[in-house]
Amino acid sequence: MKPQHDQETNDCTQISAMLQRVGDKWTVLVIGALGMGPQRFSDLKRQIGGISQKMLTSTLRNLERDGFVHRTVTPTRPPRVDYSLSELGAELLVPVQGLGDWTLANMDRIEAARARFDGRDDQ
Amino acid sequence: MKPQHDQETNDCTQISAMLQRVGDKWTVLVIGALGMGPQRFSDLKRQIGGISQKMLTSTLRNLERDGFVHRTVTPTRPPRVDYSLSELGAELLVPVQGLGDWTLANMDRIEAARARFDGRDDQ
DNA sequence: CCGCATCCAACAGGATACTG
DNA sequence: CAGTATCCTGTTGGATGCGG
Repeated sequence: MKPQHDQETNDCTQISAMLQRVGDKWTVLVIGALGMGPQRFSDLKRQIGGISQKMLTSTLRNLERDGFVHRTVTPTRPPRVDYSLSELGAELLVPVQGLGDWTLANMDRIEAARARFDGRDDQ
Repeated sequence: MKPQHDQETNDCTQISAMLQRVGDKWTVLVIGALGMGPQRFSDLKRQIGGISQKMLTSTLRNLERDGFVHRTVTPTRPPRVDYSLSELGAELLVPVQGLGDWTLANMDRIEAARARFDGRDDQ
């Protein structure tokens, strides 16, 4: 009984929520790194480069919570923890990659628009 | 000459940058609203609901700067300003919608994972 | 009506030190 | 090695008031 308009509005809210979810500073980089295969914590940290231990931990926790990443602990000394993309995480990579492809294909248009905007008025 | 690995890393950085660009609190909602047709400033504000004047202004400026949105001023009294999606903005909507569709289709799986994660240990 | 400037609370995220 | 805890900073974004 709800009009079409409300449905669209609601959809946009869900889209917005997911974009904010994967649009934080490190999430996509971690997913991308894991897309190349399972990795240990310190491998991820080294490979991504620039991420702090705190942010890597928290990003991985959030990904694990949403079911995008599996965490496997091997209780040796010292302990070993492996992270891998879940089935759901691998599927998420598809539309994310779609947005990424679009970005790469259109970056020049965006940068042209920015140059036009920035250089158009006041001196 | 760069190995494949570097290329992938670089791509992920670009993807990450765009996700952060459109992953802020209001951008997608504004784009979504304009996807239903051109709108005046106050119509957008009313339709989106909950957005402050400051954030609507700044979100629209950023969208205009990137070439996603056109701004048309009619210098009457009081002034009238219309915003509309550009060609580039309409094209951006496609991969964004792709991610949105995936989200809607898999939200139950994500929520199930969250419930599992949140309720698994120390009550 | 549209937008800017200012102030301010909340949060994201980096650096560092410490635990098992 | 992997993770936690603490501190400290910059940024985000809301509220309010003024101006064309």
